[in-house]
Amino acid sequence: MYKETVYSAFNLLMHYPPASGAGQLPQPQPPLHNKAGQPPHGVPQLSPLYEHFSSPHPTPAPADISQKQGVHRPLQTPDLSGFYSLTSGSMGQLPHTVSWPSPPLYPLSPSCGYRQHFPAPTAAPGAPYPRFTHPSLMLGSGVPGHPAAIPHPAIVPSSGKQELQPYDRSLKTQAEPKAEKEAKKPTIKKPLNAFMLYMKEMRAKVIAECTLKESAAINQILGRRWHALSREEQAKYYELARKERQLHMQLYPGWSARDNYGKKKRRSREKHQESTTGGKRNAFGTYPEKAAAPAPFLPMTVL
DNA sequence: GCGCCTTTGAAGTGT
DNA sequence: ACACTTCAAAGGCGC
Repeated sequence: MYKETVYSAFNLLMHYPPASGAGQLPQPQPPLHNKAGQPPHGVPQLSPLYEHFSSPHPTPAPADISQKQGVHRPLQTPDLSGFYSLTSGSMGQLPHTVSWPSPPLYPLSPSCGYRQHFPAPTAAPGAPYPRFTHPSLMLGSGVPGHPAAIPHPAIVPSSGKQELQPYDRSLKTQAEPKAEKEAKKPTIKKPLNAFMLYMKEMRAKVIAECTLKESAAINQILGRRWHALSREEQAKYYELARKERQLHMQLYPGWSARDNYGKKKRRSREKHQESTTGGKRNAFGTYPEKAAAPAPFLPMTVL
């Protein structure tokens, strides 16, 4: 049953034909779930992708989004039709907020340091994007001929970090106490957003370049690199993240992010507010203004 | 052993 | 509608 579900979702993702709108401006996406955790009215539960790609009513033009979001213009989705097996011509939700990198809390080497500019890789005009293979979407790897041999990485033991896969656990003793089984019930993780996918892919590279190990410092670098990415490069990850969410929704129709609320023990509210309401301390011990707008991206094309 | 740090984005909750 | 909160990943570090 599980494998069948994975198969169908995977096949749908891999083989659904690109929409004719591929390469056009991104369009706002309808919410995948409503407040009750159910797909919006009119969206077939088993085939949200189909609904999205076959909708006879195109979603509104993105102009209103760019106004609402101020500095951030909507990303332009590149023509990925020659790259992805599935393209929609639209992408996931655009960032709500704009933040400008604050001075680093960690001392960074010159090659990785503050205000370092990381230009997007250049490519010949019309050249296809490099093949991007992210493990989260690589359900096909595993036992040869068995695309669904590896469970979706969103499933992890409730105990925490993503180390032991559910199938590994099945090799353990069968006669575990019921309460213990309940405690080890795998947690379905949130699908990764665009930045998280970018981090996963680039982390090793940054570690190699900067000889750093501390994730906090690495994430600072990655955050700056993310801002330095071209819109096309970012669009690649937004598109992947959108597929991740759709696949996740298909695999776990009743799942809600609410399910994982409270599973992590968080720092005290007071301390957390300090770090989330613009009161974050930087390397100079000061509290910078939140979200001072960066210089806006130059428009790539006339909207 | 557990939580913090640090990043952005998605989605949930609260007002 | 908007602001705020939580959690996704990662691994060193401190308690």
